Amino acid sequence: MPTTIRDVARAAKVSVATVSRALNGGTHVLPQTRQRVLDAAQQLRFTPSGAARSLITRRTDTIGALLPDLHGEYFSELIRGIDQAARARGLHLLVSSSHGDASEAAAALRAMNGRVDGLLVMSPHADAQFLSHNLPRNLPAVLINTGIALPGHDRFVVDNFGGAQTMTRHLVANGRRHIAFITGPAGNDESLERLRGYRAGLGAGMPEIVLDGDFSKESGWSAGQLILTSEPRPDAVFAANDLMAIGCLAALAEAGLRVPEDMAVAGFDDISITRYVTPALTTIRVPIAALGAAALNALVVAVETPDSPAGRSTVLPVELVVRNSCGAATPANATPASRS
Amino acid sequence: MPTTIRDVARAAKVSVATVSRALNGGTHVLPQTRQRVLDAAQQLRFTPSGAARSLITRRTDTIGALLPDLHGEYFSELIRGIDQAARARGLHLLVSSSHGDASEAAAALRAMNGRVDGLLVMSPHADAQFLSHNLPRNLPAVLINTGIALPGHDRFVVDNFGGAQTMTRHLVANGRRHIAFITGPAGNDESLERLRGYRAGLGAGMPEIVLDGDFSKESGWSAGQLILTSEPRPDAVFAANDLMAIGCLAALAEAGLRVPEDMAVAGFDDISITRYVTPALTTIRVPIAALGAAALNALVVAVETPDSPAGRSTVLPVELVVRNSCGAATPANATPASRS
DNA sequence: TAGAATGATGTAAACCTTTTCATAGCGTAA
DNA sequence: TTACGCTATGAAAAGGTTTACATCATTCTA
Repeated sequence: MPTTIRDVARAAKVSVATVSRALNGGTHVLPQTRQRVLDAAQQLRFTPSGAARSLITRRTDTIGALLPDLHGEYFSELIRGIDQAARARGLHLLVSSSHGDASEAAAALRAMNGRVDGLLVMSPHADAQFLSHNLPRNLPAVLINTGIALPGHDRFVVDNFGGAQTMTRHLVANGRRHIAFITGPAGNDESLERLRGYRAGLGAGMPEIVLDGDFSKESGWSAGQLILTSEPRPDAVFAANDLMAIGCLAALAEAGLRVPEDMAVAGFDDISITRYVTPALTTIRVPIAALGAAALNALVVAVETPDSPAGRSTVLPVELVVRNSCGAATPANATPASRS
Repeated sequence: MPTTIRDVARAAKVSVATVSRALNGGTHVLPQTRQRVLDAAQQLRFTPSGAARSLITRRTDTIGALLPDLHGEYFSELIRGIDQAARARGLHLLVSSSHGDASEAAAALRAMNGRVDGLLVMSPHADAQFLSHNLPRNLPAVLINTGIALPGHDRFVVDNFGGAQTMTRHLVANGRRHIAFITGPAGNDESLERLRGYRAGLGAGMPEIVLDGDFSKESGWSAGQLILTSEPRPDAVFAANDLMAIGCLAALAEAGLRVPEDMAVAGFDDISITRYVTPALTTIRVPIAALGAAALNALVVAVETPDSPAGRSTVLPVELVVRNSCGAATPANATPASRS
């Protein structure tokens, strides 16, 4: 039996209304009364029940985040951006990971209803139908990195296409002619966009060499093995994310191949580890934390002004980061010893 | 105005009680009635309010986690362990980061009340008094990596002392005689324990060389600079965590020092990046995810059986991982190319 | 000095769900 | 036929808080 506002009222010999006013900094409370209430509350270690409060207030001061995963540098960075923006506004974070399971994602969405003021949804598998079926009514939501836009919801995406195109062109500009691409998991929106960018960046007459991956280090390693034995051997590998590029790097190193002399390697995302592998990885910098923060801020707007215009898509620009692994390094950021 | 159970009841032409029973798989409801309710609920996209439900149920199916930070490999890994264990039990996660600010931590703890069934608290600054003052009454809590034990609460810690002692002895066994130690932030319990282990591991007559750090890469870099100019120069650096070791590594590399020939470098935690830096970092493997999972499981027990005995401390063992950076590498895991 | 305005406090409704208890219908056993 | 048990359903309470409204005392204005 937790202590309730009633216990405090009894102890301070006032009504519950007065306790509520005193505790919430409300007006119309005599200083001495307030003090008596405060003392009683402290004495009893009273903490108001969030459930009861938000039931009547219709505010939870919490926002929910549905992410594919909570693990790894990418999501860590995303959560950091979200967390920073949230704490700046005094909001709490209810996180949930779907692990690619649609029914789990649906369950998570339903469970969030009434517990959060708004929803941040990053679900690479979530198509428009899934979302419009499972998003609780009247709950503001902002979409992150989904391929499709959903009417009524703002959406933030990274310029996956542009980044991949830029990277591919960079490799071409450095003389690479047989550029292999390692994809993300099948059906993943981001991976598809990056693949599209790769294709658009290839020069005329250059072969498309596409290998399957799933964004894991291991799949990058396997792709690396495949590349080693392919004929003719590519002179560059562009992985759809850094983790796979690093796995690929490991496979090439095991085989004694020199990077970048024998083979250029490039990644995507610019997670912090890329600066510390050998050779340091050329990649596309994605403002991951900024993405999370921007999405949260847009969500807050949607929550506070329910009839504000929503449905806009924002594309965040990316940036080519040249390091050692592609053979075109500038001395400044060429070594893993350089700090950023 | 979100749709409520009342709307569904009206649409299905039954009472709210029947709707509740039908939706929650309750007994005593005619199949055809249930179907009518289900149809109506689907039609109206009804999702019960979590706040209202948990107010009466006294269950939230959510556990709260108060962590110093959400960012970085360490916490990412910890959250992974917690998340895995939580989802296995169908629980949600309300996370909060205190960023070392005690008053913010206190506010977070109060805000959790009524929103969670139990609390996971990792707060290196949280002393017994702070916790006993701010932990909501009647809310089960499990402590992670706190220096002190709190009566009535289980506690999980990592064997920081033993690990640091083992590492120091390992360095000594490899002929190092001037071993510097980089600390974590002042007052941090884990850092203090590791410092204690370092001292205990030093051989007779060996000097204590202690430099201040704060667990950040940057502070490791600064400490590295200091070490470079100190006289006599140490022949080994043991950083209280991997991040600082990596920062130190960078500083040494910039100065042209060879690791491990000129200086051995060792870290603590075994975050995944340690395998990919050059040279690969010798460190102490901490079962971070397992720590989070164990804490969550203990919390679930505390929640489900409120009068179960609590107050036990569990120390999780750690393990020395020898890689290249200390000069005693075994070929198997000597290169960043090795996969784990 | 009467009346109004102000300010402190209390009463009770509302938020939305689950759950206990009551009721009604119906078949079955005596 | 009567009494009983069983099942499906409804009515209403409970959960803890905020807040609109009512009440009462006090002070100010005319």
